[in-house]
Amino acid sequence: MSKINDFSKISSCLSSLSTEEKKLISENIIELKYKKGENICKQESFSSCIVFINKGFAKVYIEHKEKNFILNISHKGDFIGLSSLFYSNTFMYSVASIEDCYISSINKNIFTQIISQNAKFASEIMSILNNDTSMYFERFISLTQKQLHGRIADAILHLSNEVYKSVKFNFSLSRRDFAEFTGMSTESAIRILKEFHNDRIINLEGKTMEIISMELLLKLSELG
Amino acid sequence: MSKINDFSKISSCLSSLSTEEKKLISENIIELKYKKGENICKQESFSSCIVFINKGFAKVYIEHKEKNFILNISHKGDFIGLSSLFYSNTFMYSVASIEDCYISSINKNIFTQIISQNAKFASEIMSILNNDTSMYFERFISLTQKQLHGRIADAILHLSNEVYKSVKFNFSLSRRDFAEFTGMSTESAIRILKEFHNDRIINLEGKTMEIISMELLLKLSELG
DNA sequence: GGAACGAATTGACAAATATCAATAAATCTT
DNA sequence: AAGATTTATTGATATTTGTCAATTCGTTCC
Repeated sequence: MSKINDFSKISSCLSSLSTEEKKLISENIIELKYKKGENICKQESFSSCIVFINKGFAKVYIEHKEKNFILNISHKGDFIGLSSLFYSNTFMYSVASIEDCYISSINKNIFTQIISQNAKFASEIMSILNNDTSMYFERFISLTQKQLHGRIADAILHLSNEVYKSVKFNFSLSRRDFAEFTGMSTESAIRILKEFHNDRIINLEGKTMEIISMELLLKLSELG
Repeated sequence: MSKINDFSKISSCLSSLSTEEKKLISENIIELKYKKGENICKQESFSSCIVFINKGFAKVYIEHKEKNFILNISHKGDFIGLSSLFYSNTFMYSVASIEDCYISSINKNIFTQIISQNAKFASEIMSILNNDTSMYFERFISLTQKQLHGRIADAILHLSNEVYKSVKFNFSLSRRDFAEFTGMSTESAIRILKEFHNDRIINLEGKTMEIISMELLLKLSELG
């Protein structure tokens, strides 16, 4: 595919690379398209690349027996695979596109090499890692301290604020995905979504969700 | 307190520092003792230092309303506060000693500065961060996919394998702490611990725990 | 040494949540 | 467009787990 010259379009953190480092990356990057439903990364498989999402949405999830736990919905601007850096040569999670995805796949050795020689870049990657960690901590609180209604509220707020960045969005998660994102049974998730819809907190038609009352959602999240 | 010359005694990752960097650290490090029950870090407070545990055990927990969620039991060799690096100027969690603790407190600006100039060191810190992340992922699975028995089994295995590094150990967690570590009510934790004791899976007397049947614990963890 | 306090324990019960089964709706196949 | 297959929904029920209250145990404090 076309050579990449303007790295700032990919990620702001790549702007701290030197000209040589940018060249190195552009020589070791592949642009790919994944159709909806395709597997981008497989947990436990060798993590030979760092993936960067240019367009589309993908679910990042941990597989455990027949059930998954969805960690996050990644989208434009997100890296995948950073958590294996300097720690493991395998992916700690699976990633599957839930909409057609355009990604850049960067050779991990190259990525690692650049981090090892460019400390500014390293600190920016660290910032991303810690941003993820702070999100995980919010998930822990949601999962352990809140009941179903609070968790669903948290999930909707997260999707609206962090993923789709709008109060009305067309989400590509199935009801099952939605449940796996909140750590509850599919039936419970459906029931509570319906309840929220009936109570005019959200308007839900199929996979189009609109937040009607942000105040109530925030209150539900707060009350747990 | 005495000046520190042999950094490898503190943490192996400090061995990648240059002589100058070591000097810089030794000039900006303070050795402190915390008595059991004292607060080492307070969530939301300014994270002006990186803390390193030389001796003792401390609980790392997220505060939420009246309840806490214990992320981990930190001990000799663990850093505290790395998750705020390049991301936040406040602590993302609280830390309290559950046994007398001897710690080294390093000025965060100095720490940050060294990371920004020493990419090898940066990558070692990244390795620690990702190690933590992998632990968090295990917690997610335990919390969302397992019932109380599986979660208690996981907690015991974690304490034995990662924290006290022995099949028999004197843990300094209260029953409430234990419950907050597994995300359940204190009463449930007590009941299941007692059940494990009665079933000769563990031997529990007060705060001395001995694993009798590692096989059964692993099976309980596996079954969830 | 006993009073006072908090931690640990136990039992009974209520609340929250999952499971199962039965449809209904949507999507894919041919 | 009909049939087949998956996904979504609903209701009834069982299971899991938390809550509350009562009691015991252990420690601290005069």
